This record gives sequence, structure tokens and C-alpha cells, in this order.
Amino acid sequence: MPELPEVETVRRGLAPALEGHTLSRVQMYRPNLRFPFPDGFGQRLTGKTVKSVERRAKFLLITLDDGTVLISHLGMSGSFRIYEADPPALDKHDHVVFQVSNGFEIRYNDPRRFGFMDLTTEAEMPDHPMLLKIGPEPVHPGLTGSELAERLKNKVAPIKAALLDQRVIAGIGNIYACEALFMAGISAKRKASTVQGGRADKLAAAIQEVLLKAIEAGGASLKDHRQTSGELGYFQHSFQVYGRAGEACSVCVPDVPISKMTQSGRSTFFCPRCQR
DNA sequence: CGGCAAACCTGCGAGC
DNA sequence: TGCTCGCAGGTTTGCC
Repeated sequence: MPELPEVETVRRGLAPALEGHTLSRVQMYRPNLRFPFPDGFGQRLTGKTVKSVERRAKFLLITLDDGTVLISHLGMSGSFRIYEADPPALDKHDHVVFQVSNGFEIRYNDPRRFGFMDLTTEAEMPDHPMLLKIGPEPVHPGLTGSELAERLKNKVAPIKAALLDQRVIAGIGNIYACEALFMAGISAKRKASTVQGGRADKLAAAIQEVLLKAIEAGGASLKDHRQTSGELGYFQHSFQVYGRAGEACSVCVPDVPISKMTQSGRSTFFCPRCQR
């Protein structure tokens, strides 16, 4: 499911349901997701009170009152769902269930199990291998064009690949990389190091705009993403290029259809006329 | 270091 | 109806 806007949507759903409340029971229904659960996973969380629910890149960081931090990544198909009362029967992909002292039940569902959960501490969190090399957040605080240009200047890779590289900027995935490049009028194949000056300004602005609007829309629901309430996000209706191969470009309207190509194994959707 | 394919896993839609 | 194929929002690893 999730790129930055979808993970942020989940964070906003989880925070009020968890912060200030105690985890009264944590149940795993299998030994692993993408990786095995760490030793004592359930015990180390049970009885602890949640201090904060934060997001870094595509990671959720749930900090407990004893300094334990639960790191959760949703992979491609992970989702959290909050039941305030009367939870339905367990789905076959409900892998972790949290009972909260406010009476809520929070379930983590992940059909493909590319997601994972790990435990660390507040002190060690910055050095966690999954978080260590991650680049700056593109929104809050805003990414400037010069900062982006600086981070791209030595990259030989195509700009699309650079945007997907979490070490360059945090949280962008395949959909928002396509959308931001379209909005900025930049070809996905352009060498990253040549995105400088005005192009970098435009791209930085496009990244922020598309991510902020997607967050406002509750993320994009293709198949898996839902808000924690179960509601769908609706940003998928605002896609300009992603998933729209063959349709008319919304900018140069008449004759040029949106195209699709493969770059490093992932689909890139683009307008061959607007993007250079 | 760079870039690409494959790997992890399940589900779904398209095509036959 | 049912089977096979390709594809999917992510990330790591291993091989040129």
C-alpha cells in the first residue's frame, strides 16, 4: 500500500487511539511477517503506555513510556484497522492484534507480509539499520529546491530511481515519484544530476504539493490502503499519470496519451510531451 | 559505486 | 468455470 501520505494517514488514525493508553494485550498469529518478530515482542509491549505515534519516511514509530519503540513498516499491503467495539471475526491476514486499555482493538493485516515490526529504544532508534541512512523528510519541514539539487548533484541514476531511493529523500514511492515528475515537467529518464536550479525548485515544490494533497485526501486507495477507520482514501482520483496509460494528458490534452515504461523493474507513467 | 533482476508473498484481473 | 500469466503502493541482496 503505502507511501508517505498513506503512512501519515495511518499515523493520524492510530495516534488518538493509542496515545496515553495502555497496551493490555498483544497477540501475534504467526511467528513472522517479512522478518521474525523480535524475542519477547508481546511481553515487551504489554502493560506499557503509548507516549507517541510518529512517522519517519514510511515507518511508524510507536514510543512507549519505558522508552521502548515499536518500529512498523507496512510493506506493500500492510494496514492497521481500529475497532472501537464489536470486532468482526479474525481475517486470515490479521497477523497482530493489540488490545488497548480504552477498549479499542487494533489489528495489523498484511496479505503479502512484506511489512515488518521490530523493537528498539528511544536511545538506539536513530541508529536502527532501517532508519540510519534515510534522507530528509520532504514535508515538515519543507524540502527546498537547493537542498534537493545538492542531494542529486552526484547521482548518475535516472531521476525516477533517485526519487525512489530512500537515502536521497524519505517517503516517496512509485506513485508519487511519477506524479511529482509529471507536475514538474521532468522526464523520469533524465539523469538525476542534471536536475538543478529551476528544475530542482520545480520538482521540490511538486513533491511537496502532491504529498500534502494526498495526505489531505486520506491517501490513495488502490486495493489495500484504507484509513484506520476502514474508510477509503480518495487521492487515487487525483492521479494525473499513475495508472492512466492510454488516457489523454490533462495538460497537453488533445492527442498525446499518457505512456507507460519500465524503469528498474517498476512501471513509470508519464506524458512524453510534457516531461523533458 | 551503479544498475538491474530476483527474491520475499498473496490476490486479482485479463485472457484463453 | 477455471487455469495461467502478469502485475501490484517496498526493500534488500546478489550479480555483472
